[in-house]
Amino acid sequence: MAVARYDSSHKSETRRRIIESAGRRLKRDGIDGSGIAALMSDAGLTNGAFYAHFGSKDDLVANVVADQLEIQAATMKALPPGRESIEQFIREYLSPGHRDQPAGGCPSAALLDEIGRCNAEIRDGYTSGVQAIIDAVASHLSPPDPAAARNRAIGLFTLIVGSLQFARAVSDPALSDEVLETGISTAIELLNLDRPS
Amino acid sequence: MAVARYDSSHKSETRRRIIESAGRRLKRDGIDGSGIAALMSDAGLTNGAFYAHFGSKDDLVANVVADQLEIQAATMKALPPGRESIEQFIREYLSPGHRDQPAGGCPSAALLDEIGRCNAEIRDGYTSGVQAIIDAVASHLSPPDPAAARNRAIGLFTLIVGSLQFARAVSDPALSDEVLETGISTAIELLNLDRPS
DNA sequence: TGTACATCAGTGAACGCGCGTTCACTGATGTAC
DNA sequence: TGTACATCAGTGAACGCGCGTTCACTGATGTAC
Repeated sequence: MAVARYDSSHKSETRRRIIESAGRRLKRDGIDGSGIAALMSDAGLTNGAFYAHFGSKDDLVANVVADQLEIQAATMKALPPGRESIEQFIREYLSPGHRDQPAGGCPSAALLDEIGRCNAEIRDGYTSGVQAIIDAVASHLSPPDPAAARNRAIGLFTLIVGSLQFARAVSDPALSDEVLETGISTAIELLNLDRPS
Repeated sequence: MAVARYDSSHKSETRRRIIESAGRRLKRDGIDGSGIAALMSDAGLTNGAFYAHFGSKDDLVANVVADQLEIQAATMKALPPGRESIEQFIREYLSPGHRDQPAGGCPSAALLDEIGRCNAEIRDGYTSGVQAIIDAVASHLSPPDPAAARNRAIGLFTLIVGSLQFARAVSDPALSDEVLETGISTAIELLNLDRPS
């Protein structure tokens, strides 16, 4: 019978630390732009230790993507019920602070087109994670039927992700701010469409 | 006085060919995912000829991004006047055909988050190119005043770019189709908000 | 309580490879006469 | 019309470098007695 020489939680805590710091690095520099040595250095380790925790770089990316979306789904579920909290969330999502800090922000806004070019394992994790987010958003909305709430949640999600990416891509600060504000007002127009008359 | 030994248009035609084939490759494999050798091979050349046409990879990327957006702006300007042609454009933009052929499609949907991590030259080119697209879309819309038309154009742009990226990222075909359809119906809801009552 | 030991998380050098970039050379071209 | 030549777009090997990955090893740890 194998006896654990180190505290049994030691290795899993290290793994957790790698996944969390890699989340920040991947969102800041992109998937292709982040090397194993840099990812491990962020976690206070050297490159050689990587393969004791993950089978490959893609394996880490899949774990990071799933983890990031789980955090986001939990945040959405924890919002107070009702449409007002969704509106407040959107205002924070489309704030200059979020735009200027991709490392700590939304994984979809930082990585969506790169995820579209990734392998099936990564995209499967993304898909199930995002389903949970859509469900959580839909549960806060008040359209007549569940299908309409789901459609509204998808529409809001794509609108704010596209707006944040666009605001990050343009180099003119005034246009970037304008894009954020337009994203907020457009999202509110969509929310208002479902208001009970 | 230097005498041109080759047809004077020869080199500029080759440059054009590189920019066009690189547009396809970059949209399919991403910026970091496309190497010089592959980009030149696509144009029927070898890697060594690259630096006779461009100063660096970033220089090529800047030219490709600007070229791609000019094409898109010209397409938008060429649409028949009126809101119907915008609606038809959106249906084609959010079609399974466009989703499944990123190489021939929208540069923003393919590259937006990567462009956000690029240097100032590339992002400047993106910014001026996208301004022309927004102006062209706004000129087809019918809200009360120009500022409202511009906001609506920005909102529609971010919505459809986000929807297409999202449809490409998810691995479940049914969800992907649902995202495209929701994008279309949400865009139409936004267009309907501006209908003269 | 003190010491020898088995464990294994982590180290760091090395692997082959493809990257962006450079450069000496080649050979098809249009020109000169 | 035919031939020698100057031009220069393009070739392909090579550069240093960082990539993802492997592996012999180190040394801090908890255990056994």
